Amino acid sequence: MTALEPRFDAVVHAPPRLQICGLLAAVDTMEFASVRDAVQVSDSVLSKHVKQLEEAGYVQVRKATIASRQRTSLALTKAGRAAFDAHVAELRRIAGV
Amino acid sequence: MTALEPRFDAVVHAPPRLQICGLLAAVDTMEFASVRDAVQVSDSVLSKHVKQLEEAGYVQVRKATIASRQRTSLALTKAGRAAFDAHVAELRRIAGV
DNA sequence: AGGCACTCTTTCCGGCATGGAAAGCGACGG
DNA sequence: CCGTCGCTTTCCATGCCGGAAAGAGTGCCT
Repeated sequence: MTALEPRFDAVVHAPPRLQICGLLAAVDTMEFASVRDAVQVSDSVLSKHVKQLEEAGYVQVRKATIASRQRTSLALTKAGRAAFDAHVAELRRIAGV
Repeated sequence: MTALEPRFDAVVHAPPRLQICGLLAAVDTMEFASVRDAVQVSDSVLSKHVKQLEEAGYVQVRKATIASRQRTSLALTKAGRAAFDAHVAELRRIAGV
């Protein structure tokens, strides 16, 4: 295993985004609506946070028109997973766990 | 053991305060200056964050004039430790760890 | 074609948190 | 009485945040 360097990441740390990353870290892919419901935020708020994660290169947004419905699915990128893992490692360090 | 209820706490979550709580959780008591150096913030910023933690009832501030020097020592209160632990539990839940 | 619904996006806006700089302040020591 | 130490408080500029509402792309229905 590669040694993971604990590193605080403000983009990941904000509550809504931490949740989003946590969800995505567990499932490979998740749909916009599911994330919105899980995190319990409005469409606009989720959209804005996802955008930030996307711009940071942490989340990949895929839009597809499946079964005549627009579907936006989200997934952590490699960088996103790395950032999340590193951030969690840092939280662990801070928590002294 | 009492089941610890994971609970997100915004007061604890802010980066500087999370660090402060993490430090205090490990040592019972720590001096202002030491915390300031560990967290790497200015006096004023630390003072402001400590004040917030104090007002939340999470940190106890003791001032003493020892050896002709003013010493301010900080310590987590019971409530502070509970809040910190609960918050960490929540972070763990979010992180899926 | 036109209208409507669905699914996000973007804009607008007010409010709160944050940090740096600097002034304040109480307790000593000289 | 002045200067210093050790925080505290004030002032200020900036940025993030969420809610509401308007926008926009796509497909369905009549």
